[in-house]
Amino acid sequence: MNREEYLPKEKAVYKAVIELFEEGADINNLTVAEITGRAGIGKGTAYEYFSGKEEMIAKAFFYNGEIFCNQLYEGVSKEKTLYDKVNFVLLEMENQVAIMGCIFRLLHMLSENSLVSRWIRELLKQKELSEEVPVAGLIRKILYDELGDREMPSEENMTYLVCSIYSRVFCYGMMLKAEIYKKEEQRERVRRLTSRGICREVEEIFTLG
Amino acid sequence: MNREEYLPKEKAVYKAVIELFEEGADINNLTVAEITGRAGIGKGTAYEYFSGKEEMIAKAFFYNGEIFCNQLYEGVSKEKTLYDKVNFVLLEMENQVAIMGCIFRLLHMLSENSLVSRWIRELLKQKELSEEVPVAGLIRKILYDELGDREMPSEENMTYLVCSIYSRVFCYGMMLKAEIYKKEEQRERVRRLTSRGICREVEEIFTLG
Amino acid sequence: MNREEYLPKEKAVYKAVIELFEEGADINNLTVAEITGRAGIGKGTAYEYFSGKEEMIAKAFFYNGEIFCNQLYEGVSKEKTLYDKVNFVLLEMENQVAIMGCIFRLLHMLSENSLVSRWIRELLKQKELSEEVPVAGLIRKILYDELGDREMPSEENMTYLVCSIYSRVFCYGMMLKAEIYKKEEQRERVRRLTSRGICREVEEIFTLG
Amino acid sequence: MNREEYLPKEKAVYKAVIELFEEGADINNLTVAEITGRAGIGKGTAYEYFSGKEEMIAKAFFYNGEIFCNQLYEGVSKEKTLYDKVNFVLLEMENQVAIMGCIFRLLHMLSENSLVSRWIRELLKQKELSEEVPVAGLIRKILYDELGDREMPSEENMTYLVCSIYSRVFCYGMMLKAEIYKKEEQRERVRRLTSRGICREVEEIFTLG
DNA sequence: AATGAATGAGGATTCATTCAT
DNA sequence: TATGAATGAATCCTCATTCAT
Repeated sequence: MNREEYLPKEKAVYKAVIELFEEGADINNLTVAEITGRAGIGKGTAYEYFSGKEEMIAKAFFYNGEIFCNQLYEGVSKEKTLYDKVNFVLLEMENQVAIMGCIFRLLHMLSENSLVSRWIRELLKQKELSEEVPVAGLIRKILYDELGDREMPSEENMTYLVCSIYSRVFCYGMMLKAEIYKKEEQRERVRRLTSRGICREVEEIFTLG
Repeated sequence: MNREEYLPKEKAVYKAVIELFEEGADINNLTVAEITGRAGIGKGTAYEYFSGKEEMIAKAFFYNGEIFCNQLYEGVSKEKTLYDKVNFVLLEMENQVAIMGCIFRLLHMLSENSLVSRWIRELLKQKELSEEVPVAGLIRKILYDELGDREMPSEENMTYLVCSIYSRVFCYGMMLKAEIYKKEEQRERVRRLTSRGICREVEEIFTLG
Repeated sequence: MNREEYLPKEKAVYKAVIELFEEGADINNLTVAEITGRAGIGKGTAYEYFSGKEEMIAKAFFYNGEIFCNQLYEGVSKEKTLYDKVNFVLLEMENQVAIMGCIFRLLHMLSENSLVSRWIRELLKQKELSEEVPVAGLIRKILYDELGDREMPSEENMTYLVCSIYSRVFCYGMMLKAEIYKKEEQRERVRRLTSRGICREVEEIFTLG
Repeated sequence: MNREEYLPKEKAVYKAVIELFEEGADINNLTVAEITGRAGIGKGTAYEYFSGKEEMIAKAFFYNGEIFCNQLYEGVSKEKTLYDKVNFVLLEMENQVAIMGCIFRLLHMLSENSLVSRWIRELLKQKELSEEVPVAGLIRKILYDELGDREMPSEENMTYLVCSIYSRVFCYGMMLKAEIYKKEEQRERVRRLTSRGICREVEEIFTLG
């Protein structure tokens, strides 16, 4: 999926939603007037592209997440070792704090009961990723790359591995967000611990089969 | 904090909010009429106890979380080893799926920009728990118990440890919610992996100091 | 059904709708703001009594029609002969041109496809008058009174009779509305022709059985 | 007035409006998009031919009514006696239930206060038929034919006659629409009664002068 | 001439909050 | 203290109309 495929007004709506969110707006109280006003289009125009406010918000977060993950994977691909790959992801999270906020919000929305949530789950289904939250897909891809010629572990173990890595990465993101580690050297240390822990677990499971 | 301190109508409101949430209501679209209707009190009465809808919802989730954590800690205290303690927590998460949903929602709300979120953060501040999300406090208590006479690790390492454990527990909860493991034997396996992983990391950090 | 049974705000809405209609408003473009503004109540208040705009309008016309027919029947009851009764009805139509406009509109609405129409048909069903337009019920009552001890004609003939009388009365109303006969002596002549024609047909059918 | 005089896109709009109405659409909630979509022309194109939605709808019903009346008159002309002529009209009403619905709707619209109504009244004025509703003109023509060499009754009596016949025909149409008589033999009986009643009244008035 | 994307005024409806009882 | 009827601000969405192509 490529940003160039979107129609300009569609893109404008996505951009508007994400911008407003990043500026601290409460998603659940975002109004269509705010979104279209920011997007620079007429209120009615938005309804030519979306069935309602919820679809606008859901798609904005969904595609924003998709693009971020794709970019992240591109960057990850340039790294050689698993350790460096994980480290790259953690560093990127730090560099793109704003976009991380969107990703976290997207993940939260997945477990809500709102109309926006229903739209997001619908979008995941359409992309045949029904069981994969955005970031999980990225992790799975990295694992496949790492596996190389070795024998594939059982599906059960793979899923556990994905979840485990996911939780560690997620945890690092939470700490960043909470600004617990104010100094770069502290963060560097935690990144090292996290990356090493992940590598070790991957090797374990891969060896285990 | 003790449930007996609440006034009956206050309690009724909390119960109503949690019930409605557990029945699948969308929190952001909960109405005062629904809440008071379920609580069996008049709409005006609620405003004698709360300044507005947001306070009702925020306090409902906050105190619900507090009670759950206290109960969990009581149960945990009966277990001897760290492994069993962690296992107990994971099992409880499974046994109390409904209440876990409330806890997760509470955590999500912490990072939102809604009025409800602001109320929750306000409540945390009042309890002097400003930096601790609900479950994190529980983990820290378990770690202190486990530490015993050994030397306390650096605050930095403790924080990392709490976050790491938190993320693993959170991950297990997510997998439960997503119903990825349908068979008890699969869940049992993941619980074992999770508990063992946590124990190992605790020992590492405790040894490291 | 008695006007006293209505709640005051309900009555205010009915009055407002009918007034606005009599002042020449287009029913299909009546706004809730106009209705409640005229009724002297808040917009939200109307929704405490009605499910929507359509229910307000439909009920306003329905009950207005019911009341008019009841009043008309009371007046009719004081007359002795069928001729005088019919004449009384025709005279009343002339005296109450405004209310007749409402009745005609009500009849027209019965054959529309709007939400208002559906409400009116629903109301008729509830009153167990599903096959009887408001005025038809009045005609049937007059016929039963006139029948006295004589044998009841076949249901088929009764229905024809009701429709036939209905169409004659309706026609007189149309002429009044179109102001074809400007002089009272012309109208008096047509009333006489109409009443006589009706009486003759009733006797025919009653004799026929 | 001849169908050939209409431009193709104009005709397409009329056809679309009538079709939509016959399919049960609510005229007051017909949208331009629906009309032009059905007509197979662009939304903007309709505005090259009409000043607005109301003109489209009004003209559609008006010309549809005109064509129907002309066709009906042609058919009536082939009948010899008044009885047969009236019977023919009633039968045609039954055979063309759909188109009758349009005629009835046209009549109802005449007494409304909507913009569509104003357009219809405007059209009647332009055709110098200001005092004649569509079907009334047909009745008057039939009466003139029937009169032959006999002396013309007073204008007052003629108007009464037209209205009276009109009301009986209208009444038959209403009964058809309400589907009160489900069996053809019942309808046949009512047609006979109606035709006979009309003939008798015409003779009376014609004799009266 | 024909189009339909874009618009925004307009209107129905909801719901948090108040306040007289 | 407890209530819930009344309110109207707030907001979503529709759709007639325009106008650049």
